[in-house]
Amino acid sequence: MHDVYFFNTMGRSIQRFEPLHDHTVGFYGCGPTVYNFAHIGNLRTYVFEDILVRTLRRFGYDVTHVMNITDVGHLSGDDDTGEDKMLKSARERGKSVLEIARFYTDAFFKDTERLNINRPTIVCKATEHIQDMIDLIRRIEANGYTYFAGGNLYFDVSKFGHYGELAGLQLDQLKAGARVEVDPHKRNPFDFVLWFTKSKFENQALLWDSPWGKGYPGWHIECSTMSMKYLGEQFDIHAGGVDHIAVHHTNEIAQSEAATGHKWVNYWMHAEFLVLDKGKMSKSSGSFLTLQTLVEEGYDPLDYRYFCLGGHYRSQLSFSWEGLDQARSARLSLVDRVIALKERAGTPAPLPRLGERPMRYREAFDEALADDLAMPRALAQAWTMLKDPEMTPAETLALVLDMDDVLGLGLAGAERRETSVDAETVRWIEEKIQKRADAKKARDFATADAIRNELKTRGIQLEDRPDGTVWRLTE
RNA sequence: GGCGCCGUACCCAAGAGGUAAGGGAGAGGUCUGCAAAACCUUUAUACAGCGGUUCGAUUCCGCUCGGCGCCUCCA
Repeated sequence: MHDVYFFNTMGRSIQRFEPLHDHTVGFYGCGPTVYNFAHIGNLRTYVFEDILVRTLRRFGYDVTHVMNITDVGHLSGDDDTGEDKMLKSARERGKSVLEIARFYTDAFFKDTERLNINRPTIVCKATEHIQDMIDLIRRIEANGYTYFAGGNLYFDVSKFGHYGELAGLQLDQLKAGARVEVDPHKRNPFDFVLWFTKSKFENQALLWDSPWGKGYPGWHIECSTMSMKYLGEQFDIHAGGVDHIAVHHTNEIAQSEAATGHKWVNYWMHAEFLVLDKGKMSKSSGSFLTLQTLVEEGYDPLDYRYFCLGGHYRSQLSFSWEGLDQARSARLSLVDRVIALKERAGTPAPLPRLGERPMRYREAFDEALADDLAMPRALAQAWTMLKDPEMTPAETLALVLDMDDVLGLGLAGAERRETSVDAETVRWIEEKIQKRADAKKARDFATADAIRNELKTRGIQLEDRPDGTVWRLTE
């Protein structure tokens, strides 16, 4: 078991991680609202959470990772009066809410899979936990934190002593309503809805009976409900994007602790945004890139994963195609090295038998991870290790594969892409190589170079090595 | 109006009160008929600007300029 330090948003400081129970970790990561594709900014956060889980597991913790799928309750508007995002998307696309949810949930996991993001231990849908939410709301209500107004059940933030602690909010200094019209039914602008009853959605799906009338849950309650259901009323880590600090997570804390009467989450971790030149990536500004777009532009999804690894999760990372190109070059070079190591070393050296020098690299790599997931430093360690001439190929291979347990770049499965070329093409290429060899032997370099160029235009690069000519795909 | 972050070489990006990781790109070299690949070497007297604290700051403090995020659905 390795000591780990994380930056806890609660308290805004690096803190030593101490799990509630020994070797187990309960981790809840806010999942997607499945009304549209995830964009690469969203995906950055999931890469971060994946690194977090992989790191904890590497250090010996048994992690239960829970992720929600928001398929109801998340409103599209700037205030609590907007339409549910799922309903809106379904209406606009002429599909049922169920179809929309299934489609985008599948798309989401297809993306995360392509990024080598491990599946959470438990994936739970909001719509399958409505009764649990109602039960939790009733506890909050029984404890006196709610009021009913205008058809909605509200959480009364003034009853919750340290509301806004996570975000450092001071209620009296916030200019609530400066940019958004405040719901007139609210006693306090920061009150939020636990349960909606909206007659205008009477004939639509996503309505459930409740003690407060037919309606649907507020967005925040699902995370409180499902996290506690699967991880217990107090658990270790809750993560998400920085945008969730001030509202979503702040409200989650208020309602959760109002229900149970005790502390809910010990460590809060938030991933910074992926930003473009003009600011953050968002669906409304039109600068909305999906992983699929990157693939269509010729990138491997793992190029994007590598790109994410290049920046610390608590710093904004600026996306650019040039940056992605650089990530691709670096990743391909890494893969080439691993392939070469496999060819030279055969099987990796057994980890326990590695000597002092390799183990120092491993320790440095782990130190970086343990220091609030310093991936750029961990990556730098990996590169330095890869270039160390004092190490044997078997040692280097063993270590790089070991590190890849966290990096998640699929290095164990790395192999020459040439193996995917069909036999007929291989035969054709080999004939060309033979003809070129003959030309070279006759010192007819013009012909030799012509053949090499012909192959090059077809994406096949020839390399003359001491023991003969080999070919490889360039794209 | 409030809260917070950032500004490091051509690009991305770490970092530490004592003299700047790593990657990409570039340059030179070895090898080669020439290439490619690989390997070797190389690329910030200095970390936006100006002050202050200090024996010493790029790293701490203040101000200025510039960029960004949150306070409103949002990873």
